[in-house]
Amino acid sequence: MKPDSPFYENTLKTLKQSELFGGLDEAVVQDMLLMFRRQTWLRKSIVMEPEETIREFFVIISGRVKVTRINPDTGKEFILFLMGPGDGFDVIPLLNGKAHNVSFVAMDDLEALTTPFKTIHDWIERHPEFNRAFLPYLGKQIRQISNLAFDLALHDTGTRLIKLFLQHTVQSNPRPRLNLINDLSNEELASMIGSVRVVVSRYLQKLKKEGIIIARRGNLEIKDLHALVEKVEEHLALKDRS
Amino acid sequence: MKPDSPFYENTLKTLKQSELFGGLDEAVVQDMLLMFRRQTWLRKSIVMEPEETIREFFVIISGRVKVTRINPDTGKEFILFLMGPGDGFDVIPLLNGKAHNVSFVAMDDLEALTTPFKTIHDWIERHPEFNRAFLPYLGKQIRQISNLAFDLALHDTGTRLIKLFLQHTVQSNPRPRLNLINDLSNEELASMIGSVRVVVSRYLQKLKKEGIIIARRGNLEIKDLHALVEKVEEHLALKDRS
DNA sequence: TATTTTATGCAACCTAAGTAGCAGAAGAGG
DNA sequence: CCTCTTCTGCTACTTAGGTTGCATAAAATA
Repeated sequence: MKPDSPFYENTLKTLKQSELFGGLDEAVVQDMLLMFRRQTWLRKSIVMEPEETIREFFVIISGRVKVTRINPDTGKEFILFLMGPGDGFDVIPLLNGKAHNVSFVAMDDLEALTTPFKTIHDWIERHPEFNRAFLPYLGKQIRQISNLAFDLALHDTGTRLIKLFLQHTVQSNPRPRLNLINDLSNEELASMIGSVRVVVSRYLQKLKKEGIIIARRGNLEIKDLHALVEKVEEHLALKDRS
Repeated sequence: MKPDSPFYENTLKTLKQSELFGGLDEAVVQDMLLMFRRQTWLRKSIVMEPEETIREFFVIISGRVKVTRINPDTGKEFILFLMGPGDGFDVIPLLNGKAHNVSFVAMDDLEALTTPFKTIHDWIERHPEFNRAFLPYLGKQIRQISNLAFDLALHDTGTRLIKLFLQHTVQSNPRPRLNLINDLSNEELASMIGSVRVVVSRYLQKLKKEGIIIARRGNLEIKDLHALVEKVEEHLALKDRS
């Protein structure tokens, strides 16, 4: 992407705010930007299939992407995680060159930068300051995925749902905001916690009746954050039959 | 560890066969070895608690280590993965400096090398050839953990048990060998797949009756690998009631 | 505005997987 | 050798979570 592109300013701004590039000198980011190509996708379109994961690296500028795998028998989908502006993917094939059995799907109209793996590899080798941002970013991802595995193995569905909310909660006024997941359908929430629509719906009803959340079609809000936290901490976790 | 140590030869040999150090020049490995200290633990003892994960890096020379987290309410344990000779830990705090909420427990009498994080960080910065082994090693771990999460979310317990066997199967004569997990108790197998003893026991009985495995106390063998693979692939996965 | 598509709420039902409890077998340790 | 501890097998029972199906509500599209 060249500096005379109409998207240049906005793209640069996003990169400077990102975890992966935010710590670098602006000149360095500008250098990198020259190597990237801007591309767009429509909402719900597939950005990348498993076989393609070893070719190019993507950095999201606007929109969200879900990383999913589907059980071919049951058709059940599981979302490994959601990514937003500033996130880069797919990091796993970048590390060891083998394809990753996941699909990347745009959840909104999407704008991203792409570049061949080789570019990133060169950067990792030649720019230790990039490595200093890249490794912690990796660490965050592994941590997130392993927490997901633990949750699936150790907690019931109700608890996992609440934890999902808490993970995406950011402080704001007058009430906390649900980052990235505030407009998801019950179906999609379910596939983020390894469950199904009906069950998520049941738990949401309960939380609504208790006045802890507000949920309308495509809009989820947390009304009583404190109560949510308590539910997880005391591990009553919707088990109370009061 | 100095070259005159009685353990030097054996340690060096293990490192040279490991994924993390195997690709390096012997001289480089010898350099690294100087920075490490040998330490031993008894079977079942705790190698590291969460708070300690940010201090030192470990490399296993002999014995196995399990990486676990326990649900404090139910007491249920989940084993994220098992590590053997040549494996290094904990890689996550190494990447972003924050403690990792897992415990490391020796499953056999254990022999390992330890060194402060700083040593490894220096190596990553100064020796690109080490990075070239380290990044793929990381990739393998993320991949493994994310597969674990997918399995938990998308497959039933029977399928997960079979997949666990298949993952640890190595070809050998006269029959395949179960690497790392051949002597685990039902209880431990259960905590590797996010289930409980009784359920694992049920499935094992079934597999035994079908003549697919041989299981005695503390000894698990695969008799009919082909049948196992079929069970997963056809997704009958113990669902057949024949 | 009318029509179609998609999301939600709810009820009735089913079942895999978990709890609890106990007896016997297999090892470990004295 | 005997004793104690740890595993395994099995039974009876409970339940969280899943399936199916349908009516209604809310958006999207024409």
